[in-house]
Amino acid sequence: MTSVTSLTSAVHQRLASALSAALPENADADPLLRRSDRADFQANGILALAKKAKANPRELATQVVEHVVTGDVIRSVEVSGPGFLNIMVTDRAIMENLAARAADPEGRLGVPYAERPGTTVVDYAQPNVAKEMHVGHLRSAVIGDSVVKLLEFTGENVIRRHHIGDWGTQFGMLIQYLDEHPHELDHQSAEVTGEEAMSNLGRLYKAARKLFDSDEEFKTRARRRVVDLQAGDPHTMALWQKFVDESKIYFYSVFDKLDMEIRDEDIVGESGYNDMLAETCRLLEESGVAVRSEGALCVFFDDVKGPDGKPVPLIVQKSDGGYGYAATDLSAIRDRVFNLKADTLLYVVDARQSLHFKMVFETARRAGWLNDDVTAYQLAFGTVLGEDGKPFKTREGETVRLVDLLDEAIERASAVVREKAQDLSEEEIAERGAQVGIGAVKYADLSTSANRDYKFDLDQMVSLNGDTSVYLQYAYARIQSILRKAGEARPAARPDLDLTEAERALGLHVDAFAETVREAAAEYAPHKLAGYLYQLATLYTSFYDKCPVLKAETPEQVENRLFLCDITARTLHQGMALLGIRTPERL
RNA sequence: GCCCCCGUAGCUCAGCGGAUAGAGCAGGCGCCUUCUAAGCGCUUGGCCGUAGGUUCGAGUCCUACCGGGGGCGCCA
Repeated sequence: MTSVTSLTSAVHQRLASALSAALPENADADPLLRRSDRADFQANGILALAKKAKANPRELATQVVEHVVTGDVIRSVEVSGPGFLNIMVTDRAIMENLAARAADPEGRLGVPYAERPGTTVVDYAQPNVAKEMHVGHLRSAVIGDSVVKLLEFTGENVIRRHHIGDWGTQFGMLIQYLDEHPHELDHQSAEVTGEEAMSNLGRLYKAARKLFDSDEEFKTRARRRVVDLQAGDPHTMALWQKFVDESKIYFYSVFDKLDMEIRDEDIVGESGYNDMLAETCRLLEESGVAVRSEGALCVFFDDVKGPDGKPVPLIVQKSDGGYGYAATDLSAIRDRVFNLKADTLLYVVDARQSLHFKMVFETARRAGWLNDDVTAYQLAFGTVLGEDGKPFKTREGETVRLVDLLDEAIERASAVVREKAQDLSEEEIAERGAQVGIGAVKYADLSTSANRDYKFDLDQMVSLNGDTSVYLQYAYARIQSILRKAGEARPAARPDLDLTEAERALGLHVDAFAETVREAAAEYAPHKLAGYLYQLATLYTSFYDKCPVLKAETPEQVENRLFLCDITARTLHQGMALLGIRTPERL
């Protein structure tokens, strides 16, 4: 364990001791320590405590102040207002803390691992086979990727699952069509781009759909195919596999554009649970969790009713004997709990599926697959809206292709990079343009809370000023520029120096990185990290403006400020990495 | 009808029961012989949807209502 005790913890500890010394009967009281704009920290806990102990808050606060150990960490503590404590820490404590973070041999800035890490399965980035990816897929992918990284960084054992839509009745239609037109997915050359793969699939899908809707005999043959597929008929499976493989070429190209790692072994689609469906239904029916109703196998809930007031069930098995997606999701839970030994199941899924997951989770609880120790949670995200506040569509009313959106963002960012860059090659412009453009798209998504609807405004996110990813990338690039120009001078913490206001504010904020990461991971809330990083960049930019680094007054101050630059850069880099966003060395 | 989410500056959004509610964009005024102006400083702009309640203290918790979005038997 190489974690560094944060300044907050150090101050908290000293205040808690003082509190218990002043009020022994409330020894475990929380001082409620917060950052403050009136001091480095403020403690709010005394007010509630005074009420409880029937004491005068200000008098109690004064007593607590007398017991606070000052000097090493706390520089001063004073009573303020009705009974708050305002606390200032020493410049030395700030710099020593940062020095310890910089010296972390694991390079993780002294961020502690979770005390009791568990195993979390994160279900995210779930595209559908033979279908184009659109903006809805973007949110699940971007949010899920960041949550995975956050959890892994805290030491959680994370198992990624991409629950792709690779099963269901529409495959009967596709497979039958391919069987009758066997060369539709043939490749012109060995190397096929994702774009070509999707184009092939799209063309085939449309043709198959047209035939399905117009030709009754084809429709019948297609339905028979579904039966063959579920029965595992080898020829049918081989054709099905062609669709999956072709789609994967496309998926990988999109995720590559998103600068996101997707591993083959993490792709376990709906088909992966096919063998478990019958067993899942049997277990539910035998335990009485599910009952037959109108021919279907159903689970009922007291608080789920339809418009007519009648209870609406979760249908596990349809009246025709087929399995719906509830059966698949319930089987996936069994797999993740009993085979993967997960204790937390996280679903990064559209909020519109909340009722479905609520019912699925409740069913799993009744079946005993989930309980107080093994829990499931839907990280629900809102709908992507256009500038008009309606679901994001093109002017013609069609859903927007994800790749088009990403290309547009990259193109606009590249234009700015080219305009600003003095001596970059075309290759470098393309690379930076992608890093800036994709970063902008991701940051826009990750900087607001996931659960609300999300207004997609490319102009705003690629405007490249204000609260966007570029602001953070720019701050990072400026730091790197200084470090490159430092020459002989090396970054070195100088705890004996007095700090300016800008230096103190920056230092205190860098210290808060660990706590922010813990919170963002625990709450599956990347936007808290994004907010922290924006603030960090703001504080750095302010420092940059007020404090000359290379032209500081003394060599010691140059070293100290270089050190502040360096630790800020490392924090920015690490934080951005947890959001899945690159930090170019130059911009 | 029932359930879920949202309602904070003109717009897009933060805001863990704590002091004077914050950012960005947009608007106004300034700042590049000095480490990257994709930047910085100052400034205009708020009955935190409404009404009650809990609390020493409510944008935050509870209840009701209003407005917007979503969901609600065999699609996923």
